[in-house]
Amino acid sequence: MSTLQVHVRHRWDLDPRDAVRLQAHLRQRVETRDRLPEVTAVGGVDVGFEDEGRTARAAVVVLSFPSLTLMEYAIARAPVTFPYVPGLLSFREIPVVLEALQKLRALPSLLLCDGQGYAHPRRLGIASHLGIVCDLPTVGVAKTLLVGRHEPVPDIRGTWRPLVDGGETVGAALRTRAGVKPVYVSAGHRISLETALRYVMACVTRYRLPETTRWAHRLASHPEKAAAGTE
DNA sequence: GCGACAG
DNA sequence: ATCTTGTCGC
Repeated sequence: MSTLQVHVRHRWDLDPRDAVRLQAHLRQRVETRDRLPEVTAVGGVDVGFEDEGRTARAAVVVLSFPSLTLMEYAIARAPVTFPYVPGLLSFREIPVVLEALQKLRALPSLLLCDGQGYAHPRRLGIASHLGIVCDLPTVGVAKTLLVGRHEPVPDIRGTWRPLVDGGETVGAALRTRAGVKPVYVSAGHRISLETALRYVMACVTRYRLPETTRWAHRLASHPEKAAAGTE
């Protein structure tokens, strides 16, 4: 079906040193202002591994918004060609994600990614990188911190505190649910932090992670088992 | 030099 | 990320 258009094409088989250089170049294209259509569908992306880490498996889901009903999903597998290096996650995971995205009948209005967006050493986490490559609005939702510090977040659902790095607010620690650790939200591409926070909360029901991430995670780590609860 | 370090 | 059962607490 491929409704996917790759707007920025570049090689992925780089060594860590060149990857860092490319990030410094691509970061200039990150848009932190709102430039998104009416959101009628939200997507979720996640990547899992098999074969002792030799094969990457990407799962992309599309949920209706704001009802959050599963509309469609796609899974893709590809050999792993880049090592896990903090700060260079996108070079390891985006290639397979692109393959999964091409299988969708229709792309979502907004994509929530597993990992950081702007809250990155060079301000180009996987969410931002993917957003630039596909020219799609994206948001970064990470379970743990990569960079930045923040004040304690009140244990009240929906509250957040700015994530500051190098004297700049790069994201937010958001309490999606009382009693659990906060998640780290940052702008990916074509969206502001404030708007990103609104959409993340709109995708959260009774768990710590947004439904998009939960669906994608299940499909990426237990494909057949998760697919069962789809029909 | 030392510690930190998304998934 | 991944290997894995029970267990503590609301």
